[in-house]
Parts: sequence; structure tokens; C-alpha cells
Amino acid sequence: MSVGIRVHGAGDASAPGSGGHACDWIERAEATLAEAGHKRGGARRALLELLDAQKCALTAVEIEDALRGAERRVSRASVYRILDELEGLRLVQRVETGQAMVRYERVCMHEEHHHHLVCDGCGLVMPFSDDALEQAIMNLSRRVPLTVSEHEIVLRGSCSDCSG
Amino acid sequence: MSVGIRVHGAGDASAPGSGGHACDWIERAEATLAEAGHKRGGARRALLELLDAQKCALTAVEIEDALRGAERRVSRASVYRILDELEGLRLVQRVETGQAMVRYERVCMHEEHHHHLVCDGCGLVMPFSDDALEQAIMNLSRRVPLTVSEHEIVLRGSCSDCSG
DNA sequence: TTCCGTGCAAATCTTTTGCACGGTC
DNA sequence: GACCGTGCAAAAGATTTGCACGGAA
Repeated sequence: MSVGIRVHGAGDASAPGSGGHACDWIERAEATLAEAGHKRGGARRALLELLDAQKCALTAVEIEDALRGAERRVSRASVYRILDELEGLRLVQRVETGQAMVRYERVCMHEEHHHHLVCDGCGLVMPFSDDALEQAIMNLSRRVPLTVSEHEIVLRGSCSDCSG
Repeated sequence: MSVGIRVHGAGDASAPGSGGHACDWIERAEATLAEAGHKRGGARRALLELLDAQKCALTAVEIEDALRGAERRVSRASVYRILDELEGLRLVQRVETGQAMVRYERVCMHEEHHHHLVCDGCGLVMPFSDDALEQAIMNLSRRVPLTVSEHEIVLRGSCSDCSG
């Protein structure tokens, strides 16, 4: 009985902090980075703020573009480098949507684990979560010949706009 | 109650036809291709035979390498072109394992739908299937704002060899 | 004979790396 | 002052495309 399905809106939440998070991700990120021996830097700060304001995963190019006008310009190389660091510290996670480019989104502990809907027509990516699905995955993970550390689920299809 | 979990072996089945299929995939593929107005060709034939003998998904490079010695040499460009055609005809499907390269495997109608376990340590990819999971996905697919045409699930972790 | 399938080489695109400079600690 | 974070440019790796030839229908 999957009564627990929740589809979150897509797109970003322009105003920083309106991403609907109550986990102070930026604060935790800065702390984790400091703990790991990193110094602060303007590019990374801008990237953290951008990611914090998103509701869903972005590609490196989208991040570079978003930052170009707004916060502060950040070079493509830095975007990749920073995302890589953050992924290593489990502050962001990669999302493979099968769209040629990898997407990244912040990971909020205490926040609901979610997965993605991808429209093959327009490329829209939308997060969702479902208790029954998580349950099935958890049961499964215990019974598989692999120590499972993460899982990723993508549903592909056609969104209401593209279905006509 | 996920009593239905099945983990298939990994790797290929060297002897063509031993992939455990009862669906005559090659035959169906050739028919579908002909119907779509394609002429026959040696490169594609070799690729079909290779894919038919696999138990799990291969990358374009693995396919090129496998074909180099065996069946018939096939250029990288042809590998990609042929895979693309086959994907369009739903004869093969892409598998995104998060390993930098896309993987491809044949799609057997009538054959059990499966997903993948990926070892982050050694890159091993193993197919599995689970009824409870499929059930959860099916329920979910009906209740989501997207006409779902496919879904992909990847569990990542550490295989028994890599866990020590 | 007409076209499609294929190989080769070049192009494109995403992601990574080398190096030098400027800021943080 | 020592070192890390960052930008720029070049490199690397995966995938795609242009073009010409040979084989299938």
C-alpha cells in the first residue's frame, strides 16, 4: 500500500533558503569541509548557496550558467572540482538521469530520501519519494550479495505537457 | 514479502545461445530490423550475436574489444550506430551504472525484467530481479504525474570480494 | 543499379588535469 | 609565509558525424 507517495515540484526556488529544507545544509557543509581540512573559497561558497536553493538536481553546465550572472562567476573546472569534493564528503550526490550529463544535488541528512522522474520529451527532472518503494529496496538490500551503500531509481516517461 | 529475489550470475556466456534465453532474440531482432527497412550487414550481425550471448550489460568499448578477436572486427563508430538503432527499436536498452560509460544489453520480451547491482570497488555489474520491487514500481508508476514508459534501478555497494 | 551499412578520421561534448596566481589561515 | 582554492587553457575520454567505398537488395 503505497500511500506515501510524494511528488515534489521541479525547478529551483530562486530565493536562497526557500528550498524547503530545515537541515541547515550550508552550515553543515562548511563545517564538514573545515573538518576535512579545507580552507574557504568564494567559488565554493557561491556553489553551496546555489545548490542549497535548488529543489532538484542540476548539471555542471547548469550550475556554471546559473552562477555566471548571479552570485559570482565560477569556472567550469572549479564547478567539477568542488562537486567532486562535496560528493566525497557525502554532501552532494550524483544523479544519473540518462541525459548525457550527470546531475548533482545536495544531500540533507534528516531530509527525506528521494528519487527522480525524467521526461524524455522535454528533459524535465522531478523528485519524488514513496514509502513502499523504499521499503522494498530496504528488504532487497539485505538479501543481495553486495553490501549496499546506495541506490538510485529513475522513472522515465512523458510528462503531462509532453503527452499532449 | 520479497520472496521473489533472484540474483543472476555476472559475466558472459561465451558459447552463443547459452545466455539462458528462450526468446530467440536474434531472430526477433533481424525481423524487426527488416520490418523497419534495414538491410543486413556483417557488423550488425556480429554485434547481435555478441549481445545475445551476454548475461549482462556491456559498454561500447567492451563490445568493440570482444568483437576484435572473435566474430569479426567492428569499428567503434558502427558499434555506437548499431546500438543506437537497436535502442530505437527497443531491442536493446541502456543501463546507466554511473561508471562513466553507458552500458547496453538486449531486451527480451517474455523474459524477466531485471535491474543491476554495481560494485563500486571493482566495477562488477550483476543483474537481479525482485517481485516486490517491481510491484512497488508498478503501483507507483500509476500514481505519478508522468506517463511512465521505463524505470531503472541500480544498487551500489561493495561485492563480497571487495568487502574483504 | 540504387542505397544502405560500415570503416576511417575528424569533430563534438563532457569531464579532468597542469600550471600559475591570489586569497585564506 | 605556506598552502590551498580558483581560473585558464590544454588534455583526455566517450560519443557523434562526414565522407567514401563496398555489399545487399
